[in-house]
Amino acid sequence: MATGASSDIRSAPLISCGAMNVRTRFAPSPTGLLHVGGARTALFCWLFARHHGGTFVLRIEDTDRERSTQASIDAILDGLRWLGLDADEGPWFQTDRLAIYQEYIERLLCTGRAYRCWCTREELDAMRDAQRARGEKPRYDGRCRHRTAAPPAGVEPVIRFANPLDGAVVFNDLVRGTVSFDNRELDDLVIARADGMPTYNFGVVIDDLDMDITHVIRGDDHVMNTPRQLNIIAALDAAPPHYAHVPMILGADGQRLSKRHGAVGVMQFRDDGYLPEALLNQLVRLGWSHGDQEIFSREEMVAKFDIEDVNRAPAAFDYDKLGWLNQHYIRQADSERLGALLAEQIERMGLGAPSAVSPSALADIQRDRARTMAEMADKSRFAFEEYGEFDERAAKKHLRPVALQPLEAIRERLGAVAGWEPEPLHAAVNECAAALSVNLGKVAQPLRVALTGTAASPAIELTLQMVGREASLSRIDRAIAYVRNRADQS
RNA sequence: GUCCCCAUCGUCUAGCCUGGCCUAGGACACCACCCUUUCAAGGUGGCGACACGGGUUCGAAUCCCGUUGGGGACGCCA
Repeated sequence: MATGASSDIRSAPLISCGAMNVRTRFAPSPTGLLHVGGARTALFCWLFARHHGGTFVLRIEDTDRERSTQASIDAILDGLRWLGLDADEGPWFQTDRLAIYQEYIERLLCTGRAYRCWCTREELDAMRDAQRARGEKPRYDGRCRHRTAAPPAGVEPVIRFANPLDGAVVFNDLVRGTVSFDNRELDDLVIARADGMPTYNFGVVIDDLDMDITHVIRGDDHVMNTPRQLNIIAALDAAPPHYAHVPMILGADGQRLSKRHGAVGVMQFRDDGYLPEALLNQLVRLGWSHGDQEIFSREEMVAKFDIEDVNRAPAAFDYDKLGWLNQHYIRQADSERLGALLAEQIERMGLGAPSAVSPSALADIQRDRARTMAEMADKSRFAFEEYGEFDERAAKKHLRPVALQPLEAIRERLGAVAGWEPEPLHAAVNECAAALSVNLGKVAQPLRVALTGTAASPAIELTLQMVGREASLSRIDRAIAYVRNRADQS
């Protein structure tokens, strides 16, 4: 009604994406797991491309041979696959494109927009220390720009970009608005290492240009790289893509996300029993919103996402909300799927023994009671194995002498029940309570403690079903013995 | 240290651009009650924020300045 009536007609968009073939890219460096920050960046890129009917490209920035690993590449690919963030192109690997970078480096060298630098590590360190000591921002002073002396023998030079000395770089960031940097704040960055490998700032520029990327959507930590990249693009006489810098994701404590915050890798969430759609929903709401809507299906995200609705402030990752979302999706997940997921968790917990009901039946019984699949498995332990000691408080409250009669009565009825199914089991418990003229709780609670060792479990007839006939009867016997024993001692 | 950015309930956010509809709305969490054979789920209600200080204006969460707080960037990492 009120919301439906509001006009959806926007004023002219910043960029006319309608006519343009939108191309976004996610360009992680394979030096670790796909963490939530990277996953959200990937999600935004994917969403933007899908929303505009464009193309989502995946590019692996593996030019740092020291730190790049195949294991990381696999981890990133696994994470993206799990989240369903499928790429339309790629993955491309920068190390497969070395010749391309080389070509552009030669070009910049020829046009005098790049130069060789023989400064040693020690020399650079000394320079930066001196600058810091003077209260200046450490930056390369361009001493090799016009070096006339012969280069030292045996030293392989790096290539530096000759950044403009004055003026400013101004660009319109799709989430931050107009951003301006004074060229004096920048310096002559290294674009090719001594071994010829391009550095990040050069590789991205060439690839984004070469791959016709129209919208560069990346983390906030790259804003300062943008003017440098824009200068290189200008030196190449090329047209720059649009930029959108999205805020970072902070840990629950408001601090930068790090290993201390637990689940660093996206796959850890799967192992912990989260559903990918829950993580996706959580991620999309960090820094982005659409009115008061909290739940977004993949299709809704695609339909409603736009980069101009993204925030500028960093957001903290909240596990409580993730848990709520996860439970929401668990509650509406397909039984078969949930059963398979539950079976994985059961396996993981070493609860291999077969149970009286199938994993999917178990999931249907427990779906309202768990925020994660791991929790669901844990809460279902009693269906797989005999519990140890009775929960102290539960036993004290429900396995008192007065429970003896109800337990014996229900033991007898259950022993005679035909068909160990919810209906007859429910009837048996009800009839038992009626015969004894007591509240249902007087029978159900002692029975529950007898079956599970605790005072909390699914509806009593379902609990009986989960435990199975044989185990149920023996556990009731155990509880009866416990109550008798306790009565004798007092 | 230098440069840049950010600032609404504990958390995610709506509102801010185009001041008045805001005694600031929603969600998570928390508390209470209802429902109930337990635990959940569900329902109802409650607690709870415009960081601070100055302006501008008839009127500011919304515009401007400053302060404070937080974050980011300063590599032959990405």
